[in-house]
Amino acid sequence: MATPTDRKPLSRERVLAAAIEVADEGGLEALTMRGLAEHIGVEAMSLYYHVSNKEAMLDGVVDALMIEIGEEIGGFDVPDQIDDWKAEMRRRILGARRVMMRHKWGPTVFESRTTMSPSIILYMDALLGVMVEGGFSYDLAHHAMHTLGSRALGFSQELFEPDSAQQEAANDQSLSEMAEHVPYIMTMLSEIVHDDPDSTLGWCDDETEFNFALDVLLDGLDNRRLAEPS
Amino acid sequence: MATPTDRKPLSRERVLAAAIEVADEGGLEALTMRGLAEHIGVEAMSLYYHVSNKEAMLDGVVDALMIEIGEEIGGFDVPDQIDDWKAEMRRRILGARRVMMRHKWGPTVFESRTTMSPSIILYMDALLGVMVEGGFSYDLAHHAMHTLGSRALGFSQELFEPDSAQQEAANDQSLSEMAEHVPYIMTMLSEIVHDDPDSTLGWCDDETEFNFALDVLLDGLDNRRLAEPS
DNA sequence: ACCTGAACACCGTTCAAGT
DNA sequence: ACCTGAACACCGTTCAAGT
Repeated sequence: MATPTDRKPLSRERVLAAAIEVADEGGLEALTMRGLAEHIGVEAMSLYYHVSNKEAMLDGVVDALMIEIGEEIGGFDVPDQIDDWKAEMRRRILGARRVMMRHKWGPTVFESRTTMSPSIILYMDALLGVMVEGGFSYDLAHHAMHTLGSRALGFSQELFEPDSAQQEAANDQSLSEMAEHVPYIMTMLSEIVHDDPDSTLGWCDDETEFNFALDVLLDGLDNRRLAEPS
Repeated sequence: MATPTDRKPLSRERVLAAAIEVADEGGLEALTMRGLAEHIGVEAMSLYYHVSNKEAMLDGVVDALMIEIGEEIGGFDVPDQIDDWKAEMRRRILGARRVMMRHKWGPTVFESRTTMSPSIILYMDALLGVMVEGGFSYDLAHHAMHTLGSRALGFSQELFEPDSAQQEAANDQSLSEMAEHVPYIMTMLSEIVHDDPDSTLGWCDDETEFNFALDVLLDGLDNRRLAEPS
């Protein structure tokens, strides 16, 4: 039903932008080649002219997100001299995190890539630079990158949604029988309810936890830096 | 071709054990309902009698791995009093890690679960217990669990295989043009090659990096504990 | 109670063909 | 150069049917 006019030619960029739209609207499982084509208003096989296969498409999506991160933090360039490396690091990581929050499916896509994307390498190189210019040896900065892991890109991939944990704990009458098996969790929950009766829902605040963990990491790495023989 | 004798009846346990075998041998993408059935020597639809669907099957696999972790570390029970919580924590986490190393696909399965498995809750409760008996407040121990994240289960989910990074760096003649764009990585690599010319392959030792990161985390958390008002 | 066969609704992808 | 239609080899799953 597309009139000739709204039928601007497809392009790799248009395909990738549409892919992000589809994932934003319907989650990652909605992002199929067929569904993506339908969203654009084109036949599924047309996509293969602009993108060699689904894996390549996802690689392109990762690149697009990295560009968005670049815009968010005003470029990756590393200043010549850095006196507060932790602040600079935090600024970049929290910027990346805001992009991930806009695209909740982002972390899963990032973790699904097996080949290392050039755009991620650029980002990582800059983080490495921040540490080196901030007083790290290359060796320690290297360890630090591994320590940060995916948190360098602003996400932590929780092992389970706190929400479903909520439900589990809330709905069951098995709550009492659960107490026998997980006494520490039960005590923890009751303490939290006691301290703040309102926050039964979302008592694990993602933002708080991410920041806490990030600070533990950055402080820990700074201690290692200070202990280095220079 | 199965004779009546080797046709012991299927059971949930047999299905899950076979699933682990299939994944061990062929990776996670080999673990399809149809492939699993074939491995057992049964029709695909027979599986649905013992397991309600693929998701439930994967949940069962997670439970099986958690049991294996329990055996590896001699049970989850928390001793009454703990004077070195870091050592106890490290012991459990490195035990979990050994299981993950035996089943390389394990981390991916764990991260794919959205509903929280009871067997994981038991494990987490015990880790929480180690910290509480080791001198943490419940509040801080809670933050600590989030900080550890998936590392509590012995894996860190690297953003890319160092191996493929190797290849990338090694094969290309673009190595020189790469130097312009990722100067810090290039310098880092050259330093490492200079210090230890042998270790071009596998210069990121997973074991070393995991231990380094774990110690940064445990030390950082211990500092928070010592700073707590008791 | 336990297993099967045929069928359905989905995938990603190839390949020859259209304009 | 760009897009399409039909077809293939896979998925997970339902449902009625066999023993």
